[in-house]
Amino acid sequence: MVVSLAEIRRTSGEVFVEGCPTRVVLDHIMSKWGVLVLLALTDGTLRWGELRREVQGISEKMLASTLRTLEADGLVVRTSYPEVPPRVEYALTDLGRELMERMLPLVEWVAVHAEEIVPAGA
Amino acid sequence: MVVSLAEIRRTSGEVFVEGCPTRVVLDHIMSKWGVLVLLALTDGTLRWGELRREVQGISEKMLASTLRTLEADGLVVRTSYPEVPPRVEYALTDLGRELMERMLPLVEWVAVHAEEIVPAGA
DNA sequence: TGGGTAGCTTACCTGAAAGTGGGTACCCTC
DNA sequence: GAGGGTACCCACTTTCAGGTAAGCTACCCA
Repeated sequence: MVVSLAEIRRTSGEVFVEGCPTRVVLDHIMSKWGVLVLLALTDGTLRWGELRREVQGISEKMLASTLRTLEADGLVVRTSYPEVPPRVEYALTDLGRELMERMLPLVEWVAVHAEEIVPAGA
Repeated sequence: MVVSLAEIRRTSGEVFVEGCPTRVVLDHIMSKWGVLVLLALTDGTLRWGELRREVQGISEKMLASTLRTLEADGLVVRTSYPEVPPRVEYALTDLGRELMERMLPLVEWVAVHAEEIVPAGA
């Protein structure tokens, strides 16, 4: 599939206009923690504690707010089991999985080329 | 090409470790203005003024610093012609074009689904 | 009685990102 | 000689993403 910028413009109007939905969604999923949380969930369903450990360096506050944003966007589902101790599971929705199908090749490319891109040491 | 998270882990070590090159590069290219500048340059070579107009809402300061970051990463080339008035052109490098090949499908998908993702009004 | 666990929320605060407004240099046109 | 265009840079200010730390629920264990 060859995608051109012109095509994007045609389908979605203006990507370059401030405050358009495309920019908002991009801000959510391309945010520092958004990518990493989505990435972690690509593996499969994870619990709160597992996510914390998986996404190294994220604070509880940021994990909570990132998850809430992605849930509101319909990319992630939260399932809570009223047990003791409480158990809550997070997983990608169909939409989220569709998204990650497009995101993974990008992340993989970045992972492969990261060392040659980042000036040594920085 | 099916890419799994496990594969990414294998090729690049830990995406989830703080301060690793992959996270740094992701921060550059997935930043608010980084994506939009790269996107604008996908069309072809652009001059400073054209970029400003294309990427609606970017300030001169942010445009300058975004371009400097992307140039340092080897994703964008700056060519200046010592004319009067000065003329400077920005374009993607081969690396940048490779990157955008992976980024465009993602952005296109987001553009198509943005309206259904963002809760009406937000 | 007290500690432990899981999954959060709230309040507070800081530091980096981003916006604002000015300045520079050079030449051209009016 | 006033004003405008191009491509910036710098200092100042504001905003907000993000970090820190505490508290809370509700049960179990000892």
